[in-house]
Amino acid sequence: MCPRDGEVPVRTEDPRVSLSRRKVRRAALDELAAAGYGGFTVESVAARAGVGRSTVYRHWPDKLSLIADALETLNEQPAPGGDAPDARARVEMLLGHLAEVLTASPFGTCVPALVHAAEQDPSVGEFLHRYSARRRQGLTDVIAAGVASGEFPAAVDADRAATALSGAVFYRRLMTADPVTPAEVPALVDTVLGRP
Amino acid sequence: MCPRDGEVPVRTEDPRVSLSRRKVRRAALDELAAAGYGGFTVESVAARAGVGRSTVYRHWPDKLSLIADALETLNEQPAPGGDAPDARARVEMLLGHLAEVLTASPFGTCVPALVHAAEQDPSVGEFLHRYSARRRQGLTDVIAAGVASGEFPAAVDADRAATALSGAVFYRRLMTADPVTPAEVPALVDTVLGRP
Amino acid sequence: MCPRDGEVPVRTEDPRVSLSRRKVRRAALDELAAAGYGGFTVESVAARAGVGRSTVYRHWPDKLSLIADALETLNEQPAPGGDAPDARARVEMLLGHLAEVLTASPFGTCVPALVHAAEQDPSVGEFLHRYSARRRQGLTDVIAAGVASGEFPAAVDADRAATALSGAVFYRRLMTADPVTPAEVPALVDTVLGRP
Amino acid sequence: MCPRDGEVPVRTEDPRVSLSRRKVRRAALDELAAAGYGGFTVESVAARAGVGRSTVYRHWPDKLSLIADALETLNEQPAPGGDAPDARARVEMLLGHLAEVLTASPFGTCVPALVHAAEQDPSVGEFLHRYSARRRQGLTDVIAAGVASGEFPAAVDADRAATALSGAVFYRRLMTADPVTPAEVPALVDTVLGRP
DNA sequence: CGCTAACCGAGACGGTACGTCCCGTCTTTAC
DNA sequence: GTAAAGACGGGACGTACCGTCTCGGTTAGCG
Repeated sequence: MCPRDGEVPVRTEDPRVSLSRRKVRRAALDELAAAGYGGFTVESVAARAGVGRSTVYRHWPDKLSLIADALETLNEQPAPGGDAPDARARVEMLLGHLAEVLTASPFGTCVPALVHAAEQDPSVGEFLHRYSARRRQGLTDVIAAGVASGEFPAAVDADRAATALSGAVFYRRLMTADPVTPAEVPALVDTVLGRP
Repeated sequence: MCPRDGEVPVRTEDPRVSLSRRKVRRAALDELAAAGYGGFTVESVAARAGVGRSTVYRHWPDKLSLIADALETLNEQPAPGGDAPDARARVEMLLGHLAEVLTASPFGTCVPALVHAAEQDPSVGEFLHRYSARRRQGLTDVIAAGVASGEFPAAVDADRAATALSGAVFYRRLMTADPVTPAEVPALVDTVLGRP
Repeated sequence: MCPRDGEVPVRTEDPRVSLSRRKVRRAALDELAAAGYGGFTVESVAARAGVGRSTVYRHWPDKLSLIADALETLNEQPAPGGDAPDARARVEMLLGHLAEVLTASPFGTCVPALVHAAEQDPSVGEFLHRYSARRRQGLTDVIAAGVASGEFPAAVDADRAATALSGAVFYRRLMTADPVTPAEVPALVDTVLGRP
Repeated sequence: MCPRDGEVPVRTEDPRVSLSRRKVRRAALDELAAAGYGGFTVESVAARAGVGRSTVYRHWPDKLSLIADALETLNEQPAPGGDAPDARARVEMLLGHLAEVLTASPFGTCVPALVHAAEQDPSVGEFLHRYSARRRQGLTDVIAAGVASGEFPAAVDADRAATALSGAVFYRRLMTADPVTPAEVPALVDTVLGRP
């Protein structure tokens, strides 16, 4: 009765559902980091989340969807390091943060798995690309600002420079045995953006 | 048993064995490229090779070893582009080749799988790192030569520059939807090594 | 709402409740006949009844209870064939009716399921036994009357004869591919009660 | 060597296979008797047989096929009681044996499950019908012999009498709470075949 | 040239994870 | 305040591969 008032017939989500979803998403990330993509088991995730296996399948059609969705959670970007005095310092901050994330955070642990999963599942790919694009954009902006302010050579192409810098960090993480450490960041920046 | 036989204790390999090995290795690469790491099945490889499943297990202890071993096959390095007139051209050749390999060759198709597998299996990791190290070394050498000859700025750190350049190409392949094309290589080189 | 109504402390059942019960019972029988015991699903019953699944569980503790209860509905006994002129004719009527029920009615379709369920669930067993006892009793009475009136041989044990006759009909339904047809009933009666 | 002689190239079955099959079939019967049709689980059967679950599915496509097949094993018929002096004694032996089988043997425990399963699965039905037909045939033959020898009334229809007798035993087992005991058999025979 | 040892295919085996289905319980929401 | 809707933990289903293991049959290469 008295159905007219309306305007927000939006189905408010069952709290049990959102709780389960949260718990499972969290557990999925932990599991992915801990066991890798190959060892990732729906059963383990459910156990880790303290949830029935069927609850997982109730909310995600399959393993990959769960992974892809769980990762969306990680989409919080780093502080753009806005408070640093000059462009070079801000670039170094962003790169240092990236280097740290790639080696120490759960996300970094997942990256190899994601790179692989992206090849199989378009939605994972889309996520990964969006994620890295956003990150790179932040870097590009700071570099562009530095170019504009004369801090970096006018010849620098901000986007390509950002790609080279990010690329170096990823490359060292994925293709070599020793990832970039924060201490190396300044030298790396020198290489691409010139010595100050 | 076979006491004095002298001087060639080296068991010459049964031709059936080497034939099987070759066929399986070949099939493994094709399968990896075609089905991806996730869809890679020993059964499919054996079928593709026209070989019994047990023959595969007779020669490799497990799936990963097979993959790792098959990839060693691909270890032929590109011509170091030695015939090019100047360092910049040689750098561009090497990078162009890398870009091409990463997008068009079977090896390129496998890289995401390898990156992931490397995290789980040290031997795959070792292979991958060795592979990329060898490649990068070629690039580093050419850059160093260019610095020595005055073609590149003296300030350039050859190894870091090589990492930035290779990294950019890998990054575009693994973390974005559009990999580097050969046409973009010169601009990329400009970014890291300065405009000529 | 409408709090003052008073005067009927006898909790008359909510009409919605009895409606639901009826609909579900009916649907349960249909479903049992249609899908068999194996395919019998609470979900299907609820759907068929146009009712929520939880409503079913509100009124019956579980699947078996629902089945057992629904079957009680079928407990209307056949007309005892009282208007027939002689005992033999009445016996033939009762057996003919049994043969028909076992092959054509929903109840007959359920009997195999019930026989099995009875083994697992005592309440189903009790129902089934009560049901067949009642039916057999009718037959026994008629036979006893026939014996008393001299229509059947004095040596006939009414109860055992009723068991043999009913048994034959059930046996043909459950253990062979061709159930008893009404046309065969007279010959069957001859076999057990003697030719007239 | 000397492969030409041939004429029986019949593939002799792998001993592992026949062993597994035997073990599983046996376990399936035990399980069916113990847990009933509803509680019958492939996992339990496999465990009981000391075999992997996948081994069961390797040899039978599904649960029902396994049950149906396992039952074929039981096809050994009872001794036809040929050594008894007269027809009546032989009839009583056969019926007594049936009563015993239905209450005490694993097969008897399975009958309710089978009756139900037969409704769903034609192959189970076929088995059940064949089984009971064979048994009934033995009884029919003995009765016919008794009629021929004048031991039973000439009016007796052997087949119908066998059906009534078997039916009574089954009926008491399936539709009442007290199955026929051996002690009751003579009276039952009297009822259908006349007092001696 | 024939024997013997190795290699081969075929495929059974015990496992483990998948994704589906349904059970019976419980909670949330709407009428 | 009852009913619907449906989430939940549990557990069996049948499928797909895994890596291990026996089988006979074939083939290479030594004697």
